[in-house]
Amino acid sequence: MATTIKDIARELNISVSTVSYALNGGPRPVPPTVRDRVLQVARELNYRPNRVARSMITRRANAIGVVPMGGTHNVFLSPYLQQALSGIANSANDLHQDLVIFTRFSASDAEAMACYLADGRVDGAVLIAPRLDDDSLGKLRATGIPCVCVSSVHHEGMPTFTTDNAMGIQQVMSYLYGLGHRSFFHLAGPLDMDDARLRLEAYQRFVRSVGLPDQAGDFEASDFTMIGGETVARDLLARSDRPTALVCANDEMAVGALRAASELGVAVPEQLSVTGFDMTPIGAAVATPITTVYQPVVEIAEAATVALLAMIEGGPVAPDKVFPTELVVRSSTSRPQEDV
Amino acid sequence: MATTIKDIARELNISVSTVSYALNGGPRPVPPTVRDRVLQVARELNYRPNRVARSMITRRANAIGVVPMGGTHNVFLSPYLQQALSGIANSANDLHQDLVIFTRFSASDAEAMACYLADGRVDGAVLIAPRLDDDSLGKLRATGIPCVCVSSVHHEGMPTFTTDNAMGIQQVMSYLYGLGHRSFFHLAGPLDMDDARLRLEAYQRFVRSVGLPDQAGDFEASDFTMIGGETVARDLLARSDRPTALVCANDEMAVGALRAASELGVAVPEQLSVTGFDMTPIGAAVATPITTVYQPVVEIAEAATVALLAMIEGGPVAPDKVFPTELVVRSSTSRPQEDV
DNA sequence: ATGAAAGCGCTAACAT
DNA sequence: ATGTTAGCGCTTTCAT
Repeated sequence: MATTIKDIARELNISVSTVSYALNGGPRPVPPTVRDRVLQVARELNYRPNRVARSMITRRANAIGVVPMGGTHNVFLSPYLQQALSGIANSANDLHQDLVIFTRFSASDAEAMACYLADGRVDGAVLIAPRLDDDSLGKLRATGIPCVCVSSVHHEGMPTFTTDNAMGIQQVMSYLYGLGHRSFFHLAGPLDMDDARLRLEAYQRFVRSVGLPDQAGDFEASDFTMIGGETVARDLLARSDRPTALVCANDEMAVGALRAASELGVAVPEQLSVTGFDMTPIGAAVATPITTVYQPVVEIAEAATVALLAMIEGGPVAPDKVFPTELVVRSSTSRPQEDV
Repeated sequence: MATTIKDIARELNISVSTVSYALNGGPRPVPPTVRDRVLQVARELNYRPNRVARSMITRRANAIGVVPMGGTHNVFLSPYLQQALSGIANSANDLHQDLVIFTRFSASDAEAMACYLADGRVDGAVLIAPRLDDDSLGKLRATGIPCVCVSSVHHEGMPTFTTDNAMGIQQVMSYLYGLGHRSFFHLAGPLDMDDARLRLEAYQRFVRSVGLPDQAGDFEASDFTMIGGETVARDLLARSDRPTALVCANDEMAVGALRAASELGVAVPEQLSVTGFDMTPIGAAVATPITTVYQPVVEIAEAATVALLAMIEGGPVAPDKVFPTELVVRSSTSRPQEDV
């Protein structure tokens, strides 16, 4: 049985309240002599405070929950989640909060979330890319547990920290357009994912805005993987009306496209400009480093966590915040060239 | 104020124990009619059990702690940790345990660990690559909190789940030797890291075992990064007595070496065979996919977590387990060729 | 300056 | 079959 403050009190023939105040350094003053003796006995008996008991009274766990998106298998292998977690951990550290990661349900199951988040072990939660309808959102908010979202779409009534997908695509397209490209193809991600959808929409908006002929078949959705990108690109590059610029919705697919181009003898960037999105390490490691878009996911998650703690401490609901993207120009893009 | 079982009891004019048993489905039998009414009122009042209160009595948190290695900044960006966490999460899911990630101290600070792990919020912990002397280990064990290690070195008195670094290098070296290579260079990692040290030692052991002349300067330590690998490789490849096989302690450095080779016009694998370690995505994505060594980190972490739970549930201290590595042959290796 | 005692919400031993 | 009650270890109010 572990040592408790009762043991210390008995040992010194003083009351538990005195021990408690001595151990916590207040709020009630304790004479230095008494305090020192308490501290010493605590060490001798190897006393370790039971934070569970404490949090029952204080109603603070000094821990924040993290609810990842998607399934429950191998969640930590997602690069996006890694960055988000890293940011959350950075801020949690600074704020002296521990992290409880809920991997037993996804950020789309409001009922499960409500149960777990309200069970007293966390004071609030960061929801990563949740997909909740208004009803579920309401249910969650009804628990009174402060929550913030790290997500590419806004969730009504919850402070949302998001990156600007549309801006990223806009930057890529403007850059390519400025280089002289007039013939584009968009290799999109799975359209049931918000990021993928928002990037496609921004692509289409740009194409329309510069008055390019509205052509069907100037995009195709794939699955955000290298293999997926390679497959689509192989078909595309064999076409006679091959585009001069291939705008991919993430770096993995761009790497796949690069591989397809290499197999088919299409020179990048001379005969084909290729762009990615997300600035993952893989896009920088390949033979032709990929022009891509940087999203400050770590910073977003850090900011979300700081905002969460302010809410936990009684502050008002934080405002949404949208973070700008940055175009990262590397070697996979150039002006279009008629003959090479 | 949140609903408690007391509220439900009052509402139905029954005792709290009946409510408790009804809610938990036992162990005391509760007539179905009563149980249904309890459940219904619970739902109406939006009752959510307080697990903090429960765990005070049951002395079980149904959560396991994870203590990452190294510093406290951007820990989640380590690929090794990602895989380890993924495995831990997989098993924790299956075993209905939540995860508490302690990022506020590293797995090398025994005193901090003892305090946090013994504070009642977790039932046990998985320590990732801890570096503890016997004294610290003893202190940790004295808390009585079950712990297991995911580590490349054994920690006395704690079940350790480890991969076989030496075996991996042995596999790489045997393969290269079998191809006909007799001139090797080892690009090592930081030698204060266990993995790096063990890989270097295995390399040296192999070189000696096949009776190759014991030459100084047949290895150099770098920092596990692409840049580090590139830098060392550039110097090395300019030497007149250039080796035919470059054995890198991880994939990142191998990718850097590939880049240096490309810059210097050294053909891989024709003029130089290059190998990596860890089988990270980047090693597969490059123009010349790298021959490497696979370590089943996810599986190791899964097994460690399963063993931890058995210990938590009163089982004996689990035995150590060493997992075999696998050689993954790709395009960066071939027989040495005199002239190309 | 310090002790006694009341709970936090729950489970479980003890009564009836 | 069900109610009463004693804690779990701690903080904090109330009393002295």
